Amino acid sequence: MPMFPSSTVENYLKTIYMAQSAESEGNELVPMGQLAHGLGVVPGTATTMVKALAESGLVTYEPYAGVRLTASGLKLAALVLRRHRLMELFLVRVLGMSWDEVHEEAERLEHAASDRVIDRIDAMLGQPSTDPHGDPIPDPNGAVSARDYLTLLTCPVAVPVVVTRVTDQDVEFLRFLESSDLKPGQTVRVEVRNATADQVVVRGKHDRQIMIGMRVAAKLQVALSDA
Amino acid sequence: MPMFPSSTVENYLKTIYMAQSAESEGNELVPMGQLAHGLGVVPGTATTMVKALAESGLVTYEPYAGVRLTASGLKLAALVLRRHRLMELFLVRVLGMSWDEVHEEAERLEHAASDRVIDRIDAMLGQPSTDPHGDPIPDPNGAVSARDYLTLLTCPVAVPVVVTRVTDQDVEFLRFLESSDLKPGQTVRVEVRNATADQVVVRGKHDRQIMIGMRVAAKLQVALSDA
DNA sequence: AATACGGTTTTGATAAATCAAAATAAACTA
DNA sequence: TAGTTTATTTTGATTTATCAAAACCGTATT
Repeated sequence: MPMFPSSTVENYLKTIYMAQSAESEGNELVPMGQLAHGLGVVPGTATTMVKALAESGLVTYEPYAGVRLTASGLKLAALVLRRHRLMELFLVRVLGMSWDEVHEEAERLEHAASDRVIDRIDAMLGQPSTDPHGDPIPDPNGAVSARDYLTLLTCPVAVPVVVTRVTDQDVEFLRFLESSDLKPGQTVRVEVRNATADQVVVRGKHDRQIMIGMRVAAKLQVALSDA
Repeated sequence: MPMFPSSTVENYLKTIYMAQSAESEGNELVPMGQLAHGLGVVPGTATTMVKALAESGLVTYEPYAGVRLTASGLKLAALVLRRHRLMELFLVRVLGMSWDEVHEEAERLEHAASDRVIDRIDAMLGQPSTDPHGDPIPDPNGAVSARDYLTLLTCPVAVPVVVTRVTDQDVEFLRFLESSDLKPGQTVRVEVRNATADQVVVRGKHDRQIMIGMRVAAKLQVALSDA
């Protein structure tokens, strides 16, 4: 309905987008419960809102099954993410903020910054392709370049890999990564992976040994090191 | 009532603040009509909102007379203005935007930027005392240094003065000033001031002669040139 | 003083976004 | 298959911010 999407609408689209692209295929239906949880609202609220979004052609809604973005919803969501991620990188690079605090900050600024501002930030940063967490930054048309898909859980063992992306924005978690030298850009090797014990042992900077659970290992995307 | 003031509340406080400080004394009551007009709402809306603000102790409200900020309302308003003006200066200095477009931009960003972000911007700009329009920037406690009070309408004739402040944010108006070389920082002299003809003749950069009406002359604050 | 007028306040409605809790559908289990 | 559990949808209220239009107050005018 509304010609200029409210920040609420932008947040719904963004959350659906991320839930969708967390799936392997990406064209899965996102269940209402998950959406509601991601937004911090009760399920009934999500149902009501999603029906309105379906009215405006931003999503397709299948009762009792879930919701999926349409082409126009997808584009809008990608542009919100573009604003969010450019803003995060800007806060880190230009204002010198720490990578664990910029997510919440960008969460509000993404709705207030116009395209004019965003484009200048984009230019100032040299059209970057990823934000401080390694998340890809969509281009001005909403297109995202396809990404790699190895994690500390799936990559080969004993081979050097570079952390490229962190798929969890929780402040505590990010601080833990920082203190464990597991930020994007860091080179590490998986030494042991033991499903039974739910543990992944990683050899990191200064030959430091870090042990993490498999749930966490899956949140750290990596690429084979060129070196 | 709400512990974290909504952007609506912030805008009411800001508008009352500016109307108040536009008065000579500054402790005048602001009439509802003026407030409503400044916010672009109907008078009834302003009345309702102001009664709520009075409930929360941010303003004192006298029915049929008007509204005035309390000490806490004053401080809050000043901090909103601080965010607004620092943001404007930042957009001009760091992102290289033009001075006529940053007002509307800051109008939205002022509600989304946290103190953390604002403080970094403040530091990066070297704790500036005025924004691109010459408006004073309140300090982190909401205190504003008292300002001069000469305008092109009241300053001595034939004496060089420096434009220090522009008290109108209208985009068209700002563009006009830009094209007439009357931006803050510019040195000019008033050559003729003729109340009957409603004209003020100014000699500006490159000996250029500019003629403006008295209404406009009053919007340009100046200081005697040190040179 | 009676009247008229401009500004202000009330009243009743509306839109957006939400919650709590009851009702319902789907999926699972025994 | 019948019953139970879980997820989803409905229903009815609530909050915030707004408008339109009727009612009202106070001051200025004759």
